[in-house]
Amino acid sequence: MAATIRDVARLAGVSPSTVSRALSVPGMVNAATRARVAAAVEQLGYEPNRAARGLITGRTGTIGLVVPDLANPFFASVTKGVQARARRHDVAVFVADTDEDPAAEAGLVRALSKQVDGVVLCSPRASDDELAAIAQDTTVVLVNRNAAGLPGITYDNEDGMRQAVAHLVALGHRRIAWVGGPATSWSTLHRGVGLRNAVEALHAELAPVGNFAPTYEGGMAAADQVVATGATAVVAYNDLVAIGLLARLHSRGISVPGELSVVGVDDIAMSRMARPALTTVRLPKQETGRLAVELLLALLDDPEAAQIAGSQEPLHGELIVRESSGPAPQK
Amino acid sequence: MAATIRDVARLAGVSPSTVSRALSVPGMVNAATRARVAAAVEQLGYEPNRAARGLITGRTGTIGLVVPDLANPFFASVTKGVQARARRHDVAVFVADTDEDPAAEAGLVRALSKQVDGVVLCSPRASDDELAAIAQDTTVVLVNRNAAGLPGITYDNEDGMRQAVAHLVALGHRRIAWVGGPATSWSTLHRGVGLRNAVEALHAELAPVGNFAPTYEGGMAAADQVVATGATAVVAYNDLVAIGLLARLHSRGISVPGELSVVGVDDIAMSRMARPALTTVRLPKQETGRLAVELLLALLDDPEAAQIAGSQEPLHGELIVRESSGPAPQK
DNA sequence: TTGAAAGCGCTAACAA
DNA sequence: TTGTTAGCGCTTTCAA
Repeated sequence: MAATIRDVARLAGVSPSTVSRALSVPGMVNAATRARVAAAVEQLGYEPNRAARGLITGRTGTIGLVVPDLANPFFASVTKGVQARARRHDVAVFVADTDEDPAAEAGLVRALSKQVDGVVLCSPRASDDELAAIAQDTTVVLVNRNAAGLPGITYDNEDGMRQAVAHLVALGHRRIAWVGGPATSWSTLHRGVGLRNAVEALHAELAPVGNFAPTYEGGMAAADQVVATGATAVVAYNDLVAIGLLARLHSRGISVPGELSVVGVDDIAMSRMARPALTTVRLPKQETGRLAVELLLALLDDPEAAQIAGSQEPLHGELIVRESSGPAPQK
Repeated sequence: MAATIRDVARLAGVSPSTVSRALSVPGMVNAATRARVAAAVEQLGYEPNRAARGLITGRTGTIGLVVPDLANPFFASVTKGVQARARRHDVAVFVADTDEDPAAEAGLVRALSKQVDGVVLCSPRASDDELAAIAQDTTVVLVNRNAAGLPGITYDNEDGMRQAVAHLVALGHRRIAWVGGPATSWSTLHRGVGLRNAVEALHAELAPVGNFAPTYEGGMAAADQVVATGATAVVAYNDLVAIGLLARLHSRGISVPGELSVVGVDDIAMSRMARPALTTVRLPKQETGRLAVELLLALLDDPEAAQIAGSQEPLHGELIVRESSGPAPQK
């Protein structure tokens, strides 16, 4: 059986309250006593029971992380970041995968909310109302979107798209296709806006081909429509979609970047390994997770900080140029 | 503030213990009372406080999952499986990523073990002794290896390798290279043995090229040595390595499968997307996670079941033939 | 600076 | 079948 605070107290010759104080408010206890307690703790290998502590403090020392799909490399990276940073703060992470089912989300968060101090929520598709309802239950930090005044870590999608378009226009492309992700996705919306602004500013034109699943299959499905637009370059919702495009274009014998340049978003590991290697807007995925944790913990310590949280700067993407983009074909 | 068991008791006009019983041992309480309790629970949206319950039962309703790298698609899938099955049992999952650092593992598990009922441990490289030490602290289920009599979910690596070799030999290959993973990895060991047995049985020969990191980079690094063996086919430790091989072979202008056939292990999503698409031994990754959870929970319910657990059948892989393997070149 | 006492929310004897 | 009582391990008043 693990040692309890009473065992430590007995061994150190003090009361349990003193042990408790020595551990959590060291300043309030005499240095000599503190040393005796420390020795006893060491000797017994004592670790405070978190459940018992939580019962009294109301804090569990645990946060939740809800993602649509752990097998999606983007979310895997975010999870990695969350998990690493949480550990630094000695906070445990409950992970829940919604299997891309936004309906499951609310229930999941509700169940989770009883057991955690707060939740990092990656929920690209939930409506603002749903998110607001969830935020009633527990402290929430959104990732990859911002909604209804909830604190969140976001990307400057507009700037990322501007970089992509600037690159393509410099290569001589004038007509750029855009394969959007799910219609309800916050990123689809903002990337679309960013592209429209960028093409306008650079006197190019945009050819949106609609909304597709944010997957390899989505890219396969979109490819023929992209070709039909007559565009010489295409920006895909994310790398998975871009890699799907690459596959279908290859099987149709359309050369990339010879006839069509392809640009993705995310820079997942797979993108470097694609053939041709994918030009993409790299998003700081792990950093996103780390910041989300910092923000959440700050919020828990001081709910008033929500104001500051609201005004967080979005993270910037960085264009990574690889082989899938090249000069526009001469007509 | 959330409703407590006393609130429910008051509303239902019974004692807290009755509420407790109605919830956890319904059989022991009168149907009518049970209904009143249920109504009160419903009305107040009552959810038992798990920390308080855990304090008394000694069970936290939480399990830990330790993996080397969440960004590795193999472990991401296992995690997905663990997480899905745990939820079904209303058990929460703490996830910890060791960042491929076996040294960090023991400490991590120790820290975790105070907060969970048991741990699913993916630890390809830890020594048997380390694992045994960890198992002192808490109930452990190993994934992807078995060691020191600890219960674990394993693969029949020998059979997987037999399938791969049978396929290659049928295509006319006689000399098959083998790119091993980390030297201390359980899978490296068993896949190596399986390959040796299989080539012997089929009168082919094996050309091992040594141990490499289980990554894309590892594959890139191994490629030239593979070519130097003069083999017409190569089996890689896993798909990541195989994809690295593909990349380097491509840049050296060596045609796959024309001059060299490549086979991986795992069947991660990326493999289908590789070019040429990768022939591989598909491992049931999510199933692995699910079984690990079932086994762990069974063990927790009845530690004696460890006997049964020890005799678990290994999971079988299944050869998926894609474009990266073809007939051996004619000399 | 320290200790005694109370109690967080729940379950598990033990009685009734 | 139900209620009473005690207590899980900890923190936090309150007094000393």
